[in-house]
Amino acid sequence: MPRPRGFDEDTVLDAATDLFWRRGYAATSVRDLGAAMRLSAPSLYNAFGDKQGLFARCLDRYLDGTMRARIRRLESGKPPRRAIEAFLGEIVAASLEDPRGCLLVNVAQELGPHDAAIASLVAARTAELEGFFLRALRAGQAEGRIDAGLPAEDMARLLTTTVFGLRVLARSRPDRALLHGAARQAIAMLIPPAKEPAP
Amino acid sequence: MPRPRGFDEDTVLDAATDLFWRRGYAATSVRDLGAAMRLSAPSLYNAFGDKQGLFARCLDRYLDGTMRARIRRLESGKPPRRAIEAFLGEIVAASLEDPRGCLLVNVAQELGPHDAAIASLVAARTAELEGFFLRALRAGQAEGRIDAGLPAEDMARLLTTTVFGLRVLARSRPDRALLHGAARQAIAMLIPPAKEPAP
DNA sequence: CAAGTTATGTAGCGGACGGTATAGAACCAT
DNA sequence: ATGGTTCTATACCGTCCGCTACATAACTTG
Repeated sequence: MPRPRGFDEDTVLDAATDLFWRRGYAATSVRDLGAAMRLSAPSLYNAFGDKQGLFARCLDRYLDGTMRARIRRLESGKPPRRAIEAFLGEIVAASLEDPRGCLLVNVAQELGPHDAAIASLVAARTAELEGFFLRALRAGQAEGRIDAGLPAEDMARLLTTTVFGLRVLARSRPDRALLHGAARQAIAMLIPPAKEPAP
Repeated sequence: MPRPRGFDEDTVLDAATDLFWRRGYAATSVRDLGAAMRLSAPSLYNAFGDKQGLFARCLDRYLDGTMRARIRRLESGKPPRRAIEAFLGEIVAASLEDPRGCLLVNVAQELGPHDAAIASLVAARTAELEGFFLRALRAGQAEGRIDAGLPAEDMARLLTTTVFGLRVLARSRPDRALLHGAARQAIAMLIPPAKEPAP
């Protein structure tokens, strides 16, 4: 019967995720990770393999716990346009409050050009986000609450791109007027002209 | 009379800029820089002070040579709406072709949270970009070629945020449909409804 | 008790990091 | 020729990097 672990895995993964999120992958050392996680190097390597393996665990865990959860919650709890508005509102609020930004976006920028697995993951998650917007846009257009004058695909793409931009600005220029204004305009473009007849 | 330098400054700065642009600051070592610049370490330090000093030189030079030049060119050569359309078109084309993305955006993400000077620089350059959009939007609204139904400020903010997003996607998800679609929608929102009376 | 399995702590590995010391080189002026 | 100034090359510094060796610890089973 092996010796039991002396740490709680969720707790140490939270600590590691936070460091990677703040500093990026290259600028986060294994010693700093160990200190934050309160683990010696052999314990850390024993439990997670190596720096890269730990990073992958942190990233997977982060991704399952943030964007997907938000999409699920909003998609199931609100009408289409409200879901988009709430999504953007939450992203702006988070971006103003948390200078870490979004780990996916951070990783996309840092590792995307050099790491095929990361680029692949970014593609998949980007598609999920776009998919959420597209579903909501189509449903909203069908019920006449979202402007049907332009393709929902392009709207979804602009919203997706906007979210990426907001998340970079979170780290470097979290200006209330800028972020709120961008979201306000993005939402405004959804509104059908007053002349749009109900379907 | 001192010994003349054995290198061309522009050439070595180009080489260094390229490395920082591709890899980011933390993941670029002084040895790699030296190799790319074909300078020994003492020569590099003698000429540029230290890694940080070299980085600052590269960044200043990049910033003067890219966004400002583009804004100047488009602003003086095209009508307002055309200038915005061309700007976005060029950003999309560059983003599809060059996986380095944009050094300002890369730096914003990597160093923005930890380096007040960088955050300050990002703020200033973001304001310049926003200023370009705002001038063009106002002029376009005044001549009736851009929708005056929403505040030009919010439009400028969304366009600015979109550019940041496009530049992150350049590194991680340079998908033609996504980037072109986002730009197409951003441009479409500028168009006044057919009912908008000319001023 | 011993055996087996995995976890943890101290100490250390080889190599990479940003940067420096020092000697000699390249140039002009006297 | 010497003197003065800055530039460059080789070698090196102290420290940090990701990771490992090895002894001991913690647990269950027989």
